[in-house]
Amino acid sequence: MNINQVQFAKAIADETRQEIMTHLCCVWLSVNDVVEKLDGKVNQPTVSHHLKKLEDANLVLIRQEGRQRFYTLNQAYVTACCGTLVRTFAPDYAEKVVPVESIPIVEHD
Amino acid sequence: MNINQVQFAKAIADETRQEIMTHLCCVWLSVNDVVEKLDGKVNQPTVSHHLKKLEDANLVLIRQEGRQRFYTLNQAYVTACCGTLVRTFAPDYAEKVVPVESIPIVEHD
DNA sequence: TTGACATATCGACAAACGTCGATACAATCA
DNA sequence: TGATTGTATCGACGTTTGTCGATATGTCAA
Repeated sequence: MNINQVQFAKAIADETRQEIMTHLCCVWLSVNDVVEKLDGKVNQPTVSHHLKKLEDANLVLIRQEGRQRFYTLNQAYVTACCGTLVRTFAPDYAEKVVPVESIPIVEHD
Repeated sequence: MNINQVQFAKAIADETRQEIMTHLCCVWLSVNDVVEKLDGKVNQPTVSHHLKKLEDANLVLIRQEGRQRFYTLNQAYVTACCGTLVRTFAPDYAEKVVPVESIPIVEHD
């Protein structure tokens, strides 16, 4: 999966969209579920619009079920983008923030 | 330093601004230095405008010297923001990406 | 003090964006 | 088939944003 840092930034550069992302974190919700969670802040076409933007940016996973579409946050991609951002714009810190898997297991005798 | 995820995202959600950030990474540049680096893409008032946005978002460090202002990227803040993003939108991965300092040193006998 | 230089600010403009109501489309059910 | 439900799309609108040229502000040198 190719990472586009500008597209990622634009996708999360909106308060409503970040609110939607929060609700989609770790759970699968239908479009109407999201609309309800936002509790009247915006209405359904706007939510669909935002979900499309998140989809275009690869920030959500989608599961169609009957006439409903379920969305959830693509946490792996969020992590990858943030990693790229740190490596690009904070190289002095990139080495100090490492994935756990890369920590070598020291063998003793 | 308080982190505003939406402001951070908006600040980096522009191609020209990311280009400026790349040039300001690890070095101090004056405004005109940045203008030259961008090689005619935009001109000085636009660069000043972008630098102000980056300043408002706490993304640059500034040093005044005579009639020149020198800017450099605030790498620590970039790192902090990306960390917050991962913890907020990728909690399943947050535990797998840790600062090196927090890795316990195992003592052997 | 005058002139040259570095940067910020202002006003204008076009393009991009968020939001809405209305409506189209697709899947289910009676 | 026709009605209902869930979601996407369309067209319009106001707001925000990126860009520019012109100009103001501030600093240094002669």
